[in-house]
Amino acid sequence: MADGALAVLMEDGADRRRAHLPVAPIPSSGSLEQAGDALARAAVGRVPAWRAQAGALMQEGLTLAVAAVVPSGTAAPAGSRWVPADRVPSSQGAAVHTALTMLRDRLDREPVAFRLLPPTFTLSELQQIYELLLERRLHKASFRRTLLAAHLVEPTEAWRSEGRGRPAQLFRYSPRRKRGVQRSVRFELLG
Amino acid sequence: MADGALAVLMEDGADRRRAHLPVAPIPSSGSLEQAGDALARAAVGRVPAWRAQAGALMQEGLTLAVAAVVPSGTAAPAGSRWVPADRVPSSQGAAVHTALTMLRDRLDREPVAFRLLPPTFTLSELQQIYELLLERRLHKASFRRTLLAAHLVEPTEAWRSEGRGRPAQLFRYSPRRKRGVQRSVRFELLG
DNA sequence: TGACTATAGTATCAAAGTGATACTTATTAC
DNA sequence: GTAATAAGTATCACTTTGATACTATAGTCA
Repeated sequence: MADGALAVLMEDGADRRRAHLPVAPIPSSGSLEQAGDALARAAVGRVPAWRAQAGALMQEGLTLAVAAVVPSGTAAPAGSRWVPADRVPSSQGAAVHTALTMLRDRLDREPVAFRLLPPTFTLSELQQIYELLLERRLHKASFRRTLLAAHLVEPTEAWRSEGRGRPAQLFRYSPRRKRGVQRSVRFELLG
Repeated sequence: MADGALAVLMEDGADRRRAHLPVAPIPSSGSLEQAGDALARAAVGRVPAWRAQAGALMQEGLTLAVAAVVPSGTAAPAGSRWVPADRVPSSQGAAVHTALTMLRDRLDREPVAFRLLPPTFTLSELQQIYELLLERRLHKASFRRTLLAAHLVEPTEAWRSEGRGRPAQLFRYSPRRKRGVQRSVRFELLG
């Protein structure tokens, strides 16, 4: 769902306006989580980095909506295309909007962004993921302070030189200790 | 769901340990919102002040969980009882916990608390609702400052004398203007 | 080589937000 | 009257936040 921009996987319909989100029948038994993963695996060939129930609605019978996120570069199988999130047909726009809202609400409590990155990463890479998912720019110094203060990441000894500019230090995800007050991580405004 | 303490409506089962949350069949047509309201009306005799889909799970077939909130004092019909939220049988505890978590997450974005009160109310009453739903004490001066700064409430000319102590000014809900940055309303710690 | 550019990371500061404490005001109970 | 109780306000220290500007280390190109 990321490649410099958010994209949504849609299956081709009769014409371009009738593309639809991937669907699968609701299983008569077994867990819905497994069914959601199975649908995602069929659609993009891998278990999603993050998945959540996004709601239920009556639309051609009872339909459960499941939101799933995979890293950029994941290939779309035949019959499917990645569609920029702002160009999803309006008929499916509400579902996508709901999914994105839910994703953003949980971004500061669940390790969504970290699962879209390799085990070690630079803080600039992490910030780009957050900016992509939240669709707004973040403040560099504030972003770093907040993540370190929350003990969400810890530095490694490694640095990576990525073309021009000063090399960046690599960090790893280090889940927050559960002790103490769980202050929510809130990123404000600007870049 | 409020009377000095949170309570959950449960229908009597074979014995006290088998009490269960109210259920209704999923309608084959029509909207799920209407079905949720119909279930609530059958269970407590009124449209809930707030309602949200809380998820779907496989449990005796496909089950949709719906969370609904009604003011304190709402009578429980025959065959049902209000059970303190911390004494719900563990078999249903997860569902209640999910519903409460969802409620708390949305408390600062949707006018839940205001619908549990009459059109005009004192800030102390409002604070009590918040404290009940969040299950923690809030700081008085901070609570007032935050609500007024967010333009969520506005004072009326009326005051109410409620037994002992200084009369309290009555406020009304005045939805926030959509202009400007939507700072989330966050209440911290202590009373 | 040296100037320029690009990116990572740091330092400093002003402004805003938050919570503790203590105070004032207005009412009922005695 | 005095005490008690609750609403509402004032003040202050501390923390959080975002802007600005700075330093550090690399590549690029003349």
